[in-house]
Amino acid sequence: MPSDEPRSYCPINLSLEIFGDSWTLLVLRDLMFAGKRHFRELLQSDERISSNILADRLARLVEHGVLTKSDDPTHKQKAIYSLTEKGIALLPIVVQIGAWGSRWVSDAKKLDARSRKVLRELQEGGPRVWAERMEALRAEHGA
Amino acid sequence: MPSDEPRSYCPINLSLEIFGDSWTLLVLRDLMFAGKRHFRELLQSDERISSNILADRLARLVEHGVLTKSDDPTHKQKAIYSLTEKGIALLPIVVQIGAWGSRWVSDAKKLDARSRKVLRELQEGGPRVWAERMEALRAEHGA
DNA sequence: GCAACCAGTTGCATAACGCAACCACTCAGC
DNA sequence: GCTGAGTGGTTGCGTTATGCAACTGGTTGC
Repeated sequence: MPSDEPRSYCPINLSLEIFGDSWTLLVLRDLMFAGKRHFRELLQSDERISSNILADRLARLVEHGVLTKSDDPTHKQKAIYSLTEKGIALLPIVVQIGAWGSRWVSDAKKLDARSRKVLRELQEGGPRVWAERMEALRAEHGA
Repeated sequence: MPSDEPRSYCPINLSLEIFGDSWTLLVLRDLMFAGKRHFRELLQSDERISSNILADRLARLVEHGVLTKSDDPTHKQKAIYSLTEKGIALLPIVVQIGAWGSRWVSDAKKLDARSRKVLRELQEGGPRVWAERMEALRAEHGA
């Protein structure tokens, strides 16, 4: 069942009903740019997401086909979260949100040097570099 | 005072602390693409935002410098909300979110014909058309 | 004067969030 | 085997945000 009725059929609204909250895109950021794949890794973000919220968001993303969940062959207890093509397609949005924040929010000046470097490369490289990152994700996440 | 401490200085997080909820970007969408400028107009969206939430989001956006609020010279009771340059800079994000939704969320097929047309023009036109829309907003909103 | 319109505000029930503790299970080392 | 660290979560509970409806005080057009 495709969950319940959306508030409207505006594609912007439909998108926001999937990732329109303050945590979902941070989880995706970590999957896209921090190489995280496991629950415990995702729990370690700077923003200190709590485990119940993380569990909820991961389940929701799996339900919407943005992620898949599979077993780690090396450890029966481990789960691996992978981006689908639908999830990888969100990368440009995540990048642009980062670009806007770094350009327009003054606190972004306090970002540490290492993250700043990653950011600068993504912005200066433009869409070509995004596409490279997306291609790499397809390989890593077995899309 | 610049409000309280952010969860982190990641620019993505800083952005989401401003518009990372399911209503804010819908309000901006209506300012950008539906020509709405007054409280009552913004209240009329398909998603049926309630007036207390709308008031809260508008105040928050003004506080963050994304919008300005001014008096309508023709009507002492009317307030006009205008996008700042910082707000206009969010247009590419709004457009990309719409593009993702229309491409990846199946319900988006149910969109009405008129909205579909606006969407198609924005997508086929690419960044050049976005820039035109942004330029038009600068004129209309007196940035 | 009066109805319609304006931008919100208020009160209250429900849902979501945030925190901390806890759980069952697995794996590596001894 | 036993133990201790690591795995992906779950549970309880207090606080905050949301959603709904009614309401307010002022303005405008007729």
